[in-house]
Amino acid sequence: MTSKLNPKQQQAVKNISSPLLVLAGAGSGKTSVITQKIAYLVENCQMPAHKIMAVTFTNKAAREMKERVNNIIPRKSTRGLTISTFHNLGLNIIRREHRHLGLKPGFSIFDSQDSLALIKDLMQRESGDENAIIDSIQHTISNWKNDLLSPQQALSYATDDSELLAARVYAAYNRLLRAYNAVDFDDLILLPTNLFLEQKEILDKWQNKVHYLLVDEYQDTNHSQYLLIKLLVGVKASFTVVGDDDQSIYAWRGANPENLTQLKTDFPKLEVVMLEQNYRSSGRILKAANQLISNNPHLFDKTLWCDRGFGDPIRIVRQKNEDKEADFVVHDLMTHKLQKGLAWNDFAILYRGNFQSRIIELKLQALSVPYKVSGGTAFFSRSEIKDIMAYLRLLINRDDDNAFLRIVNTPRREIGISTLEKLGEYASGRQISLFAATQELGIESILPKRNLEKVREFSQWITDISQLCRERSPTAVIKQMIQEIDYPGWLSDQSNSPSAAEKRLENVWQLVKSIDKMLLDTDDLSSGEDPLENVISRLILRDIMEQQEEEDDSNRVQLMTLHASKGLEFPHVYLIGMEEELLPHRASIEEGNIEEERRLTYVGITRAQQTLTLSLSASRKQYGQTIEATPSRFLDELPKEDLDWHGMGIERSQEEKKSTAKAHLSGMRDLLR
DNA sequence: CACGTATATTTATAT
DNA sequence: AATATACGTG
Repeated sequence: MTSKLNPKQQQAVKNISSPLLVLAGAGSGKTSVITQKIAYLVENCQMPAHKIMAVTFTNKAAREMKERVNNIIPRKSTRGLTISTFHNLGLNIIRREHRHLGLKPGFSIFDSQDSLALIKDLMQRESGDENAIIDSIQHTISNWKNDLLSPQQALSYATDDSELLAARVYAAYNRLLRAYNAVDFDDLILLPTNLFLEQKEILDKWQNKVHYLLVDEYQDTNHSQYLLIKLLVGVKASFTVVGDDDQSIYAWRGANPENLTQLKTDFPKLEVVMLEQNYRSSGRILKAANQLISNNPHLFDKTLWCDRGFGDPIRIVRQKNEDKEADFVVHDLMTHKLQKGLAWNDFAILYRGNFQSRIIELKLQALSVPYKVSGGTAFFSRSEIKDIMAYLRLLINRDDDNAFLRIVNTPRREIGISTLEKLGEYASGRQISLFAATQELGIESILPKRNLEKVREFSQWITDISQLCRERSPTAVIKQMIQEIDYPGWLSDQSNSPSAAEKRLENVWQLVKSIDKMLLDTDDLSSGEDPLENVISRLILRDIMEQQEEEDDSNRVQLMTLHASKGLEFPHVYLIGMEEELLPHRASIEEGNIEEERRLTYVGITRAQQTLTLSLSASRKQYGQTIEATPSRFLDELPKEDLDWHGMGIERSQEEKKSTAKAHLSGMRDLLR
């Protein structure tokens, strides 16, 4: 079974006696090692699958891993096997232990948008408001949570006024979250970790559930995630973590690649296996990647090698502007596809920021090329999706004031601002949620009769619907609900054109379809919890939806950010926008964090199996203004002999043009002398 | 409440 | 530059 693996990989799979760190270079088969190891544990070591846990960072990675495990061993022997993301794992722990955390069942999960809205709300009471400050406060709070600092600790460690303000907001924010019976994304890790630290019996219980732990992309763990792992494995220390410091690209959200070296200190018996043979890319691509990354300092010294052919030169194409750049990429892609009889999904177009997809999408649409944009938050940020999600959130957690406010008057129920203000005043005075307030007798004296009726009507309706959900098929009830509020009618009122309304309604049905499918899938796992709650919370974590999309025709050109591309591979890769200020991104240049941008470029390059095309533009429109763009410094760090330049010249900025002209001139003078 | 005009905001990266 | 939001008027 493990015969397809090379000796190093086999060593990584078969070593189960000591804690293990696998340093896996790009394309060295790290997912194979994890999946084969799961199979090995089940089949050779007779370890029950429900005692094995594998943790990844993205839903996509978790899904792929499940699929690959099911391909090597029969489905029935993987029963109970846990393969999930960190956040999903945290969510499951919180769901099981919610009583110990002061949460009621059906608690809400606030995504970053919800959190930001909450902080904004708080700040308006505290002091003046500026958007940049609010953003930085949200970021600061998130960092504190990742470092497991309580509001009290943050307050005592605060050194300047802005930190002091952030710490005060942090305290209020946390209190409000609890009042809403809600947790944020960071809480999904922080709450279980703190719980394990504080309550020995609960930790014991969970440690018994995990006989072996595997962690993917270990270099991406932050402090709280590392601690969670450490707590889960306990003194048994039966674990394998797989990572690559060269692919650490999440420092900005607290990832700490030092956790790789920390492991040696915390687990003296740690064994280290290095995987250096690359099975993915051509020799040329690998050589370029190696040379680029050699400009970075390393925690560990790895040298990737491969025994594949050397392959085509790496093309670098520079166009006059971003429009021409997009034209080139799309046309070039089409030409290759047709000439070589390739499939659309043999191609990927990668970029630094989501906004860069737009122009490419336009060109692809013009030529009716099927494509798929992954990542981005487009779907969930659509107002119709947010509306329906708010309804669902309110159904499972009536104390979710954010959801309440979003939908109480959407569609119109003649519940206006003044009514809500009075209701809000009443609710906050009594420390209860808005929904709870609607059912109190006390509001009868403060609301005019007509308004009171409307509020009561809404409140009763929500109660009835959530009751119905328990009795009948939730999907049918959701459909009924959408009809009862005449959401289709509301959409056509709100939209500019009938076709736009239709499209938005279509999005709503897609959401319902996903929920339906998910409820069916969840049923046979029968976790004993409310399946609707389960599905809604997973939806908020952006799980589910993508799954649906994957299933329909996936033969499409893949568009995604460099971050989203990690862990994937494609025969032919286009990496666009290879310019200073874009890659490396301006913010990183200003922070002096070029190394992470270099790793990001490294990740992009190492996605390519056969051909790699780097493209750039000489000018770019920014906020309506056209500005000159300088080729990325990373292009200079690639082996010149393996590059093939096309398009416009490779002059640098104007200054450099001048300086080369000067050099030329002085050279001429020297000759004349 | 619909419509027009003024003003703000957009371009990190993700669970 | 283009799009979203806010505000005011009829």
